[in-house]
Amino acid sequence: MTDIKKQPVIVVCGPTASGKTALAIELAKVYNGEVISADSMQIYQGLDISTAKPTAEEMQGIPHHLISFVPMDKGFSVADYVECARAVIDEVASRGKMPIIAGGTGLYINSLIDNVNFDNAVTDGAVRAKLMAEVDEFGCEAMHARLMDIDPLTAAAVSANNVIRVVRALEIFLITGLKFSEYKEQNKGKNSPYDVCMIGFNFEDRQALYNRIDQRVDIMMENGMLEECREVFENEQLSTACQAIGYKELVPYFEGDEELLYCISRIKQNSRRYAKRQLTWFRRDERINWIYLDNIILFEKIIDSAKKIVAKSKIMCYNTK
RNA sequence: GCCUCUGUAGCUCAGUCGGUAGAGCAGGGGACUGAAAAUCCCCGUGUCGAUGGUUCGAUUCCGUUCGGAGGCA
Repeated sequence: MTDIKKQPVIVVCGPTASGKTALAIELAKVYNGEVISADSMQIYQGLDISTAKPTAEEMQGIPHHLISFVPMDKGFSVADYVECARAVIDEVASRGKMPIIAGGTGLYINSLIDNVNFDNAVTDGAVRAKLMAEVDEFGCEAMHARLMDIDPLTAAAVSANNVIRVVRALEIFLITGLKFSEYKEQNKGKNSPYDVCMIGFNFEDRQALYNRIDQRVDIMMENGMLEECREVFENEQLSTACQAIGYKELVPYFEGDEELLYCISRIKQNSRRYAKRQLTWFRRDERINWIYLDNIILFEKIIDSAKKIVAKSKIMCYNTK
């Protein structure tokens, strides 16, 4: 290998409501950076409160990228994200700024920094729709059995109940003739162009995180989440965006099927479960330098910890001016 | 004061015709390569309210007692 300089990148990750946004903005001030969101819902235009987008005031003049740039009726995928994010990182770096990736969508972050290759574009709405129709007709187990015939390795790793995975594996096979396991191997990221310094938030006491999540949902309600979602419910055609926590739990209320208080409790619960899944995803990444927030009261201390982590990481040798 | 019902996992409850118990929810762990705030997998020992009695053996039957709910006064 040549020793071509890799692009240094700071990553701030962690569960929802842990304070990623605020830290990213502070780090951008310290390291002359710009923030690039890695959030599968903040990409959409609308649902600003529910998806906890930073306000202009919170941004404090720091440029933010990949927020509110996709219409809500459009689908968006990891592949799209990686393509956009690479371009943005290049652009930010070309202006001599430090790219700071901040977000809670683990798949997006990893696909980006590990350089997963999505270039051999394989997805086909028609094929997928046909497969979904077959799921409805024959049941997912039958589809799983079909997968077992063509790709036992993948079939063994995917539950017969997991419609999405079973369909995707079959879709890949129908389009490319490749087993999903082979396809995955082909796309495996190598030679990442980035040198990453990863900072992650966590709590020793899970309940402390959950309390924060519950509180934030209450704050979102005070800030107008209900009105925001009702507006979207009445006027918008949603694609992937309809999965946003906050929005989807309020739909039964708008339709008159559920009490508002119950829906709010569902928002809190689904946010907690989501946070748990995020932690499951991030915890396996040994590159992450964790900051435990349990006993940190002052924001300055969090910034200090983060600065120490960055200082110790190798990305700083590129940045010694 | 009397009568009836009730007290079992964090919560709601089931159950054992007497052989120390099990569901849902909550919670925990995990997977994850073009839907990822999505999708899916795994995990249930708890003085069966307390205390006496009957019994080889009681959470289960009987007595007493302490909580809760309702009814009659």
